[in-house]
Amino acid sequence: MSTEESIRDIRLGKLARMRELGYDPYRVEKWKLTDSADALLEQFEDGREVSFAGRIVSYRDMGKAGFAHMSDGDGKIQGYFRKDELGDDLYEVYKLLDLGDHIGIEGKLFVTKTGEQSIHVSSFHPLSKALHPLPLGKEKDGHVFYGLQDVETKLRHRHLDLMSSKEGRAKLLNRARIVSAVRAYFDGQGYLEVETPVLQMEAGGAAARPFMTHLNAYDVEVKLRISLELYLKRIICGDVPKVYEVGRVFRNEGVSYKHNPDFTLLEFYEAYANLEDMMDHVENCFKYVALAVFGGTKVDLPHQDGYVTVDFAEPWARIDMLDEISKHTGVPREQLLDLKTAVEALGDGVRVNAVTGKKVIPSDERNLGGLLEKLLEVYVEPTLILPSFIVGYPLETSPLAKKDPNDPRFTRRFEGYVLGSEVCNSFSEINDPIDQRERFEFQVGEAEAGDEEAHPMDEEFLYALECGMPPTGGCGIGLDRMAMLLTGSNTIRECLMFPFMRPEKDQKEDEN
RNA sequence: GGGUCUGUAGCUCAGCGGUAGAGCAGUGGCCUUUUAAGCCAUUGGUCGAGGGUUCGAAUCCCUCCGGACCCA
Repeated sequence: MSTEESIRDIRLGKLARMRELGYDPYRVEKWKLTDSADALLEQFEDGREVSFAGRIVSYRDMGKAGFAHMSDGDGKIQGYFRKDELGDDLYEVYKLLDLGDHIGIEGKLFVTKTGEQSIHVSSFHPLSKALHPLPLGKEKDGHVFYGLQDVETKLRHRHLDLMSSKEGRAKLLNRARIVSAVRAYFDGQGYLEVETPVLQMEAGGAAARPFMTHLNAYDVEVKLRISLELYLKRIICGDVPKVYEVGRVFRNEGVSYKHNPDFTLLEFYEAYANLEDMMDHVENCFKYVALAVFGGTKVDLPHQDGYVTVDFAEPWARIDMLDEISKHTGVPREQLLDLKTAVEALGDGVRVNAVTGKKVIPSDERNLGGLLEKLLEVYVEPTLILPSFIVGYPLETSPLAKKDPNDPRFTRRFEGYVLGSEVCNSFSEINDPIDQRERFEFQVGEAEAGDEEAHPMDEEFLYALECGMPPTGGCGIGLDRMAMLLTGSNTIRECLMFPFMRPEKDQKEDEN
């Protein structure tokens, strides 16, 4: 028998004894909470009668008296238990408590001899029994000893991380608050939150490989959505002028420090608005979220070995894509306007960004758009530390964006960057159904040429456009990325309660 | 896919060729204002898996299986 199993047996024995004494933890449904632990300490009033409940995170037994700290998750408060006041039975129950149990207590606020504001417990009841030892570290002056270190354990058993790590907990809760603040921003702007299908016959709106599944009722193959875009624009076509959706999307691609197979996307669309209006929304939304979640527009973000202070009250830089590529590669703007001249100017073989080590092989690219996006990634993105909009994406890689009337090889599209990472993608939406059909046809050609991420044809969407869509601005923000950025996280996993994990070995064997 | 680490008790880690260790947690005892409580005693391990080298392997070598970080 393993140690943990024997501990479980011992604790089951303690549970049985609690029941014999008339204190079954699981029989209680409710406990009055006068206030949170932090609030009780902040508004401390000696002698005040209070009721509180929480998980035992420290426990000291001294024979006929004892101290224990109860945590409500965010804060903790100490209780003082005396045998002569609780009586023999209830004090025996106190002796049967373990670190990790939940209890509810009643008593009076008081200050101990050593000056800690505590609760002098007059009565208590166990509310749950922890049958497993929990990784509750000891703590002294804010320094935690013996916490949970193993990253895999934190991810696979997130409840242990949430209860034991202040930092991990703060990131995950702030992520939830960020999403909530995003909704509040758009609600406040008169947008309507809508929901669109996750199961789709064609997964469009982005360049990605979808997950496939099967719908039994109609015996058809269906796909999980990779974006929210096309359905939201069909709602715009129905004359609902401001809509947004916060939705889970699924991309069957690599898993990395910034990619999870399913993630949370915000998309918002506004009729009679263009991409400059979308820029305003992005700036205002980040500012609103920073204020709501962090209490100020200035946020310190970890960058390289130090921190960069970003003030989201400041407007974002607006930078022309082609100019910026020209600046960082030394290739004149005119030569970047054509695939042939661009490849000639860049030369044969591999081009390496000396600063970052990132590489591009210009002659591998099939079209100008692909080359320009690659050059952007290798040479420009790492330099976009302060919030910036890159404007003017090439036609081939932007199948849903309006052509730039001044140069139809480019589109009215921008992406936003902070700390070198993309945070949003936006454009003035195509509302010309003929143009849109041509773009889809080009994409179908790309798919036939072997591009697995090319956009599929979508007749129902085209029908909606043919019925008339007003000029519309649209934008997507990856909320996991946004949360990573604002919480200073190095990996997307820190911002997801339950990131996708490789199945554990015995789990795989069970399935076979 | 490439590189650098890494897997030892429930947790945090040490041991790096010679009888498997510590602290915490657990268990038993003492203690009615402790707080990383203290004191005494004590339980607990296929050292990730398999193979090899060796008189002898947690330790060295190989192959797997996990994990972390950096790079594509």
